[in-house]
Amino acid sequence: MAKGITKRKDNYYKWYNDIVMKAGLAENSSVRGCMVIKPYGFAIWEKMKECLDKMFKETGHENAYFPLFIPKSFFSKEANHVDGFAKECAVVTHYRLKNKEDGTIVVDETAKLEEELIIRPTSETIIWSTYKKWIQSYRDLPILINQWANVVRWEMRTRLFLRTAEFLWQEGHTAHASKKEALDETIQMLNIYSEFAEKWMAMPVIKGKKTENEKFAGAIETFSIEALMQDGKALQSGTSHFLGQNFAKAFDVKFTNKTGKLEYVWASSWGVSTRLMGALIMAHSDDKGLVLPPKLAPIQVVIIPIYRKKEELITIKKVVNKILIKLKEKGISYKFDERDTHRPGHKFAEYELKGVPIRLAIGKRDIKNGTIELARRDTYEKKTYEQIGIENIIQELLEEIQENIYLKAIKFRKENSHIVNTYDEFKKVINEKQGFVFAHWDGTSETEKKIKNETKASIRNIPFGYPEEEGKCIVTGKYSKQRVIFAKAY
RNA sequence: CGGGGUGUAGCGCAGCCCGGUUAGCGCAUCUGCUUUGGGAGCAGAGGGUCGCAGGUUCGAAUCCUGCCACCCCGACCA
Repeated sequence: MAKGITKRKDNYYKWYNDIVMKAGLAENSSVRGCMVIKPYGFAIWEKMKECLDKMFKETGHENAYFPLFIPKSFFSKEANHVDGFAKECAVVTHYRLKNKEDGTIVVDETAKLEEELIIRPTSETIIWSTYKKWIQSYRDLPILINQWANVVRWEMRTRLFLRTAEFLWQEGHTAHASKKEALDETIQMLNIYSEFAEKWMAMPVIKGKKTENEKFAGAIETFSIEALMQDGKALQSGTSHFLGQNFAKAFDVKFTNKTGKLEYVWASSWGVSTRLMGALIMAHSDDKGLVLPPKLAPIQVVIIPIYRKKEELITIKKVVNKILIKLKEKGISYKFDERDTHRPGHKFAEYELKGVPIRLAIGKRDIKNGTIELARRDTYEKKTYEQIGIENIIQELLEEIQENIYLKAIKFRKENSHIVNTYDEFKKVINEKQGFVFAHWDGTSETEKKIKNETKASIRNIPFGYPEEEGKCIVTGKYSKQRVIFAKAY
């Protein structure tokens, strides 16, 4: 474990990388743009998965699995879809290798595929080609399917968790008999993402609709949740798309409705990815390392014994075991780190780096006094408590920490949200302060593009739940129905 | 694809300009002793096709040519 990590204010980019690597979350692999997710990082992802999976199932969705490969011809069936993804597709062209005389292995050119296969960047096409077989009548609807999978998008530049060539995600693909039902589903899933982000990740997000420029390739409308990171940049953390009948038309998926007429099926798709890991890291962590919300921490409490001799450790263990039983009863996850290869100070630093919410330390003097020292990761506050009943204090504290880091993130977002009314003001804020900028926009793609070219800020979304305050576009002065959120984005 | 840079021990780097003992340093690793309430100290040890291929030279990590890989900035990115 290397000492020290770069400070946020010195180099935010390095700080992020330091945390990912030194906390043991992930590292770059020998494949360009692809990462190795290490056990501790994967444990956090598994917690996220577990929770989301439960939420999906509670709302009637089922898991299934579709192929990694997509025939090239499927791809071109939806024009916007292919336009959006063509430039970043990995393509499989052969199915065999052979040995050359010099011992090297080469592609066997005689084993060329009749039709190339695309490694899925998203699964709408393979899934809708399947749904065609499954759907005949309104009685077959709705289909509410989710899949946990990996996808590949050949990105030019990658960053651990935030943008990798291969990433893990879930993608929901639903089919409905009416437009309203599909739209309701789209919004329902957006709400689930938002609830997950806020209640589990302790990360405030703004729900809203994407502009034409920013929407999903093949969607009628895209909705997103947007979070603000500590460097003032926005991170799109989840998207839910209303696909209308676009994919049903592309794959000729029709059903007979109650009145006996043939109609195209309505669709939604929605997804979150390992990018959420990036969001989680950047939302709460500090210069000493990761800060995890208790609800997603693989280890909620770490217990560190402080001892000189083996006999002391034995005494400590007896006391600790009683506490561990109580923690287990309460469903609190813990780790008792009795390694004698590292000293206590080293362990303290290590678990701070790993973002463990609560640390207990117990040594000779605690044994004598019947006490235990408790330190919380979010505030660094240290206090000594009676051993008896410590599990209750821990349970309450875990909830308090969850709440505290959420409130801290809310406060940060509030301090970094700006309302501006002129383009000059806009440029100044975007350049000097960053953050979310609420401004009026005339609703045209031209204006959005102009602003993006000139300031690098894009419209994150047209937020829901904000007063529909009318105004004039900061660039053109034309009518605007409501303010939209601008920010520089990841 | 354009601009810049880097490849030397597991990791991070120095050495290269100006060729010349046995290629160094920090961290990590291993052994021993002492330590253990905030990243231990001392002593010792192990670990190298100097990115690859060719060339110049008595002699190349160092100079030359070609190739490869990676990184950064830009373009690109639901």
